Amino acid sequence: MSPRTPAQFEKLRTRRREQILKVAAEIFIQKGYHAANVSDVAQKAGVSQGTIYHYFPDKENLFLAVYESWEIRNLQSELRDALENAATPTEQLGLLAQMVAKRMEQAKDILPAYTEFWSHIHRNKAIKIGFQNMFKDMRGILARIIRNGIDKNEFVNTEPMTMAAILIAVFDGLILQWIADPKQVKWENIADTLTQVILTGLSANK
Amino acid sequence: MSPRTPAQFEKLRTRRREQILKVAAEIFIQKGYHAANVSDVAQKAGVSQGTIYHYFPDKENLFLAVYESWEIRNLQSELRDALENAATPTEQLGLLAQMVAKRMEQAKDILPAYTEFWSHIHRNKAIKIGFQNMFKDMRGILARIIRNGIDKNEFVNTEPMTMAAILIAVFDGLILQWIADPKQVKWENIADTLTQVILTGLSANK
Amino acid sequence: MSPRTPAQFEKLRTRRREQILKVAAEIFIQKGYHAANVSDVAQKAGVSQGTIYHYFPDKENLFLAVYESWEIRNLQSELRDALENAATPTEQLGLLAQMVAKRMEQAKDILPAYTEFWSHIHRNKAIKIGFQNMFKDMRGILARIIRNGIDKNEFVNTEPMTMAAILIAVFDGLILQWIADPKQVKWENIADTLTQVILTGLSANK
Amino acid sequence: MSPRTPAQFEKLRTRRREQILKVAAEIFIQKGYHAANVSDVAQKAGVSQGTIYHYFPDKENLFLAVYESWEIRNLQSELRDALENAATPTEQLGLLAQMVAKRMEQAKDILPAYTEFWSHIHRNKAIKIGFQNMFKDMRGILARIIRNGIDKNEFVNTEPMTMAAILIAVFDGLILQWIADPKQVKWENIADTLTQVILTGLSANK
DNA sequence: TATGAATGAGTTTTCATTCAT
DNA sequence: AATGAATGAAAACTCATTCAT
Repeated sequence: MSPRTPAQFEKLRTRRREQILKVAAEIFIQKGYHAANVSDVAQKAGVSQGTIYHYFPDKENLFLAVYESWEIRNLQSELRDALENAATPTEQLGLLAQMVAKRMEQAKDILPAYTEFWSHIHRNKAIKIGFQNMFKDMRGILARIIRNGIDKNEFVNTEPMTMAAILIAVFDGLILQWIADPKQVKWENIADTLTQVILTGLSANK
Repeated sequence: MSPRTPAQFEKLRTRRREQILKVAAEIFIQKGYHAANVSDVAQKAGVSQGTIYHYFPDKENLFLAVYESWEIRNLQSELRDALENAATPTEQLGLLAQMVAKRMEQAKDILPAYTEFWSHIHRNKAIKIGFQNMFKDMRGILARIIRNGIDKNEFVNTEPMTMAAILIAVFDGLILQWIADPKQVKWENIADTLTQVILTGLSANK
Repeated sequence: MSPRTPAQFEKLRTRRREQILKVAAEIFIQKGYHAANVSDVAQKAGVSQGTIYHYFPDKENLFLAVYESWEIRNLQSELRDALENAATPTEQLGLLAQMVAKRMEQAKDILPAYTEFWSHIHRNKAIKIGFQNMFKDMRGILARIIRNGIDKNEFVNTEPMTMAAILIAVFDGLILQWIADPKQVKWENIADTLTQVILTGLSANK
Repeated sequence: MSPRTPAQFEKLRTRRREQILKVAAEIFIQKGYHAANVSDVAQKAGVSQGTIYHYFPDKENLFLAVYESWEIRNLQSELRDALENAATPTEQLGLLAQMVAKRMEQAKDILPAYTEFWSHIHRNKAIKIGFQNMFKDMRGILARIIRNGIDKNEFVNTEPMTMAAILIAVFDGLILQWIADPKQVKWENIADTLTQVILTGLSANK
């Protein structure tokens, strides 16, 4: 009865939504939530402002959608892979450090988004929960490796959760230093140094 | 008409300025730069909006002044103290970890400010430079300890700067996790675990 | 391709039109002209927005069509009936009061529409004329009864038109009080009191 | 300390507020709530839009303020006066009819406001309550006169509240007819006819 | 110097209407 | 005829900043 089938409409909607979302991500990350205008997004996406509101109820939800699409691209899947592609906990941690560092090197364009989203932790419940879950998941994954290593006598006896938190912190903290001054953070050195120190310690007297 | 001496005036101005700054800090950190209104600050500081503009040229400079006053309270001085109050590089690092962790415990009220300032790194040159210098200073201080430790054969041979960056990163990253979910970060465990691992390594086979 | 005859098409159109009109009436009365959205009407009527515009040139004409369908259901026909079903002017007025009061009791769901349409008297010519004609007709009908009563010496000599206007006013005014506070207007008492007072007067000294 | 004293500011505020309110009343009544724009009000009042929002939190509250200032000018005080300036209930009612009719004649410019405010009864709680209270008060005042008349044997025994409601309704209903077609309502005839009929009844057979 | 009224540019949001399919 | 995506003009509201007093 309709000349465009519902499926056609659906496809149209999906395409447009993604088009808007992509542009919105760029602008939000470049300018920050408040300085970014819906009209900027509309213009750069080549649609009218009304169209934006056809796809997203308001600016905040557009931002949230950007956050969600960004969140998906995060590291958890990679962490899980590392678990499976290495035999011993020691190797697992080493591989992990390498992977994450390499990932950072590649993903330079999305790193600036971190500070933007971080700054919404206080103000946006969904984002807060997103970060809480992400951290929780990642700590869980790492803590399991560490506990496993302790059980197998590969690692000394530390609090696995605290240790996991520290490992995650290293990368987030480095992202911050990289954002402040990209030249000063050499991801290619990080993995090695980190592996060396974490696994064998700084101490030379063994 | 007024019996006030110029010096008294000056003192009055200073006091008022600090009064405004204190309130501005609270509001900026609580609401974020954009959501914070000059009128809010004025009201909470008990002055008129116009008065704010007698003390600060505009909102951005008010924010910058808040940033600067916040920056001062940061860790560098403490780091320097640690250098002097410990004999060996090993002890220095251990003391450092303890001090910083204890400091975090106390400074819970200013931690939320981190994300706000971080998010301005991209957008504000002064803040970017502030962070760059702070990171540079801290890396320098830590790198010197590490290099010293290597020279004294207390530490294995690592890239001091990279190692320094990692150490700093740990704390910034933990601040982030703490902000996302304070209950999940136990500062009191951090120092021990960190000292243990950094100094002796995770590896049990020594 | 379609086996539908023109007549069937016509019936379909009529049905759809009425369907839209019914829903539009509900929404316009519930929300008022401006707060009611064409998209609301479309959604609730189960058609697309575009379809509304196949049946009505624009929102104003849709509203007008609602007004017209509402106007038709009004009292004039009943008034005419009352004229025929009572013998004397006195009885006619009495019957009238009873009928109208009973009608109000039943028509509670359309009473809220009154204020909405009233408020368009200033702004919409068609509605203004509609009300003018309705009032004129009703005053005419009542004035004829009254004049008849005066001629037959059943009534004292009053200005029939003014008296007619007053009688009509009573009901409109009561509708308003009912809308403001339904519990405070007891339609079942109205007819009696009205008949008693209008016909015999409040004065006890006769 | 301030060159303008608080009292001066207060006077300024009051004056401006009234200036805005007056213009807003005109525009709201002329165009209706929705069709009236805040920018129209600002322009006609010779201030900026921002100034409007300096004095009223939003459009709705501006409208409400208009309603309240309009409500004050209503009839209750006059009704009370009538109570005191007439000796017997019969005279009281007669005087009342005269006063109200005369008032209508004078207040032609505010009558169009009625339909606008009426139409907000459903949508605005404050206005609903305003009307409820106004009707309640007026019914109370009239019912007391009527009850008094019954007690003194001046009036026949009717339900005072119902009778009061009817009397009030007459005027509201006539306002409506007047709004629809001013030429058709002759306020100068109303009082006489009303007094005659209400007090002595239409019936000629006494 | 302090005040707070006033500004007006800038932003988000809404929605009747159009139109390609 | 029917669909619903797209439009864009219009509207409410905000707020940093100015300035007369």
